[in-house]
Amino acid sequence: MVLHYSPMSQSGLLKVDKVPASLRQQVLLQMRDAIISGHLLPGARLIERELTDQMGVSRTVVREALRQLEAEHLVEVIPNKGPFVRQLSINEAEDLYRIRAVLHGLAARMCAENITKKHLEILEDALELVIESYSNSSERTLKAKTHFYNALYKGTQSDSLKAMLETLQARIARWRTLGLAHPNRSQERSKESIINLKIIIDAVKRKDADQAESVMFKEDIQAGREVTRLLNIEQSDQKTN
Amino acid sequence: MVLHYSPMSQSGLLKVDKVPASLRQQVLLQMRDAIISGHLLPGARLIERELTDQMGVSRTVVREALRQLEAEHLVEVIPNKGPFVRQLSINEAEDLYRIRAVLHGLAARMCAENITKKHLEILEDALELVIESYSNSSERTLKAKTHFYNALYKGTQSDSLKAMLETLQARIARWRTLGLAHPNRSQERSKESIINLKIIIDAVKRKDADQAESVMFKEDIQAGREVTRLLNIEQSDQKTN
DNA sequence: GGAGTGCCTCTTGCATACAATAAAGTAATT
DNA sequence: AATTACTTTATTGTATGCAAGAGGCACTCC
Repeated sequence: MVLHYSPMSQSGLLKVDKVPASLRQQVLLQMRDAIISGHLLPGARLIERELTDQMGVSRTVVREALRQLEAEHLVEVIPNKGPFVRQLSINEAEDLYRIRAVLHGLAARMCAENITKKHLEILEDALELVIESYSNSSERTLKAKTHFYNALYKGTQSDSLKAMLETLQARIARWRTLGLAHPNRSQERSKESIINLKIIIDAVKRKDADQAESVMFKEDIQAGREVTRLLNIEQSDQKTN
Repeated sequence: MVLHYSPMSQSGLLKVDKVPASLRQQVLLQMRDAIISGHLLPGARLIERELTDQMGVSRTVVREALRQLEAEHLVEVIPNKGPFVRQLSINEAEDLYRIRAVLHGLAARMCAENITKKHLEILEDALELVIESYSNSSERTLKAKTHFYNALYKGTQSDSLKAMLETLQARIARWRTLGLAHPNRSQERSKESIINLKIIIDAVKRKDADQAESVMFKEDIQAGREVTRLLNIEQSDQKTN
């Protein structure tokens, strides 16, 4: 790794800016992003050579990144055939939403138990952004909600839970997009969602862990139901076409 | 990969035994096992060269396996220093036990909803083994309980949940060992545990998802508490020594 | 004797080279 | 024309080689 020495700062301290991260880390982030954002579509074959050419690194680096993504269930490697962007069935999506529901429930509970004043403020600001975003594009809503969830994870003060939820969210990212952007998305659902988030924050403030957990859980189950509903519409549309 | 063709069997079917898996897969399994079983102790430095020598494979293979283990949170890679067996603090252990509790709760619920006759039998047999094992070594108990949990995971009919719980169990494997083998382990806990498992199976049989979930959850919280208790004893012992 | 400095070695980070496999196309045979 | 065996090519699986960083050790200088 190369170090970049910056000129002496006024304080007299010689600062060094490490180049952000190792190549592997950069490649990993970039590929994960490409999958989450949908730039690489589910089912797409990932040919190592193409990836190395695009990113200008060696196969070694790409392969190691692929191994991590495999462990995160974002790519699937078929022996002697190579890696593909993982494609989730409706059943799997349902399972993952249920899993997310219980983990989010726990997260809300732990927030109520552990959150600091500072993080609570961040969480409240995040909610404001979510509410605003609903009058904007679904893309913005997705970002705002992601931001809200991340604030929630921070509030739990549990790195383990935070990490688990982050990788879980990555897995269902494509469906979250769908859920929010779908033309058939129910208006009711959006309103309900905001109300729920408000109740959750209120519960967290009052340190009512039980309510925080149960409302968060309910909210996620509803979100899951909505996505499955849309997914099924999608599927039957494809059949009739 | 090499294929080994076995001679025609009497049934007339030509069987092919694939050599178990790719080198990488084998190395991965072996290293994961070594960590879970405690053969490689937490905090131990993992020098790539040593690993390659021991297993007779190239660094490439070892490194890719290490990347997967890193993603599973079993090893921690410090940049330019290399990989270490991950060491968990008491706080992290507590968090992971809480996470396990909610996921196990969900697993029990899904079992009650989805389990097949065949899997139910396996689960019941597994419980018998657990009960027997308690009069034997703690080592056997650990194995029996692991087997029971695996049967439970199978019963959920959800590969996602199964996979998540398996990697989670791997992370807390060392503490599970401690919890069962510790000289101060409470006798009460063991009895209570068996009773709980019995209730859970009964609830699953009756398709009482609510009870299955809540008892499984309670059981895990208790197990977590016991481990934290023992962990704290351990720690204060070390201080006084 | 102690602090600092440069060197040396061990180890990782990254790249390249070679072997093995799979899939597709091609020619030969019936 | 269909089927089989062979050849070719694209891609993954594995090994090795080279460069760069980290830490220890001895040496120097005070």
